[in-house]
Amino acid sequence: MSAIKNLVSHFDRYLSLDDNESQALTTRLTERKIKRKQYILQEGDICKYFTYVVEGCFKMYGVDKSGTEHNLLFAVEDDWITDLDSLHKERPSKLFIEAIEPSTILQLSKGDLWYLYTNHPKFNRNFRVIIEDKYIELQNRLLQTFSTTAYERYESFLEQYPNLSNRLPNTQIASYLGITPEFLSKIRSESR
Amino acid sequence: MSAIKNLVSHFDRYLSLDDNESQALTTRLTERKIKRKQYILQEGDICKYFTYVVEGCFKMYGVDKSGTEHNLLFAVEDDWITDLDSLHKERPSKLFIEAIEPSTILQLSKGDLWYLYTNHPKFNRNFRVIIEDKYIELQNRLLQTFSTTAYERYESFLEQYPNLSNRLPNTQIASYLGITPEFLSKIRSESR
DNA sequence: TTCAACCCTTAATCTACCTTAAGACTATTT
DNA sequence: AAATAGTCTTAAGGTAGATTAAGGGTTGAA
Repeated sequence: MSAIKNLVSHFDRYLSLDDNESQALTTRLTERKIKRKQYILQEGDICKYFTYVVEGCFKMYGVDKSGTEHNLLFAVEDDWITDLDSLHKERPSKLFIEAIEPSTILQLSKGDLWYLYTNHPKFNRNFRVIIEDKYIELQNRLLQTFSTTAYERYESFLEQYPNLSNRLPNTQIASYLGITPEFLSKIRSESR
Repeated sequence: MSAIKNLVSHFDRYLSLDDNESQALTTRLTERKIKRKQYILQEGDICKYFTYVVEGCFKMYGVDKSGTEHNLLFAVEDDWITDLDSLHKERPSKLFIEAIEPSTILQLSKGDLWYLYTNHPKFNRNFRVIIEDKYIELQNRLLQTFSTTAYERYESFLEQYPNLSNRLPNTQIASYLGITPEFLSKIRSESR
């Protein structure tokens, strides 16, 4: 199955898996096809999976009191997505994870992940690095949110995700930038 | 040395260290005393250490174009602090880490950390969990920044860090909340 | 014990961004 | 093919929070 091959070679970026480790991994993965607008996590659920995106695109977002969505992050091909808080602490999630495009994913349950961590220590190392990279992304995003204007954040979004800006409706980008679609529209008209 | 004992028992929260592992850890730690306003990392430096705070308090912040500081996080007793981005990618840091109080720390160099990861796999696991917890904190903070008013963020800062609000000047809290000290002052006067 | 360096507060003015609303355009569903 | 739902834009009016400025309080170094 080529989807699974993608994931095994994904780990070549970190410490490559040997046959034994790939075997342990691949027998535990569940492949799923997800439709546009389908959720793989909803507010109130306890998150059960660490998800690898083979193809497609997801958004993870929270909804505030007044019903507005706030996109925390996107995940595209060859990326991981989960609500770590809910997965680890086994408490109801405050977030939604929703497909923006028809997608293919591979999922590891918490139990399987624990099995891999315990019996194949290399996964501890690889997932440590994966999560460190995610942490760095978030930290940069938080700093930017505090220290720049919406206009600058939009510019740097375009640089950082050149594909995404074509694939996403403007409303989703605005929600990621922490502004309204109307204001994004204004920014765009003034930048030309 | 009791400072080091603190750290060894710190790991009891995760997977406790055996004698062999504690030994490997403690021989690699460097203890340092840091004065108020002293930096352990400055913008442009390459971050060399993963730092455990035995006693005292640090802030990690970035400075924007106009010279304003933005506090990303604080670290108090029994907490870790480092710029993961700079430490891992070995590129110049965009951040400062500065002591707010006279402090005692224990530091692990990148090389020592790598030694521990490679030769004592339990450290991979323990630091994975430590970083996961930090990631969760950041994610919640980012969501809050997008979805609540400064007033609500101040209230929840008070709940989350009841000690810190006594130990920190108001200017530092404002910088953490992403507002000016003047506006924090207004919030405080209106909340009574 | 005085001077400098912070720190806190209040208040007036200003601005980045929000809210609401309305019209045109484009997908998706039936 | 029509209907429905989502999307983008523009524009008027509104608000959370910034900026500037000024006065008073506290700390700490010389």
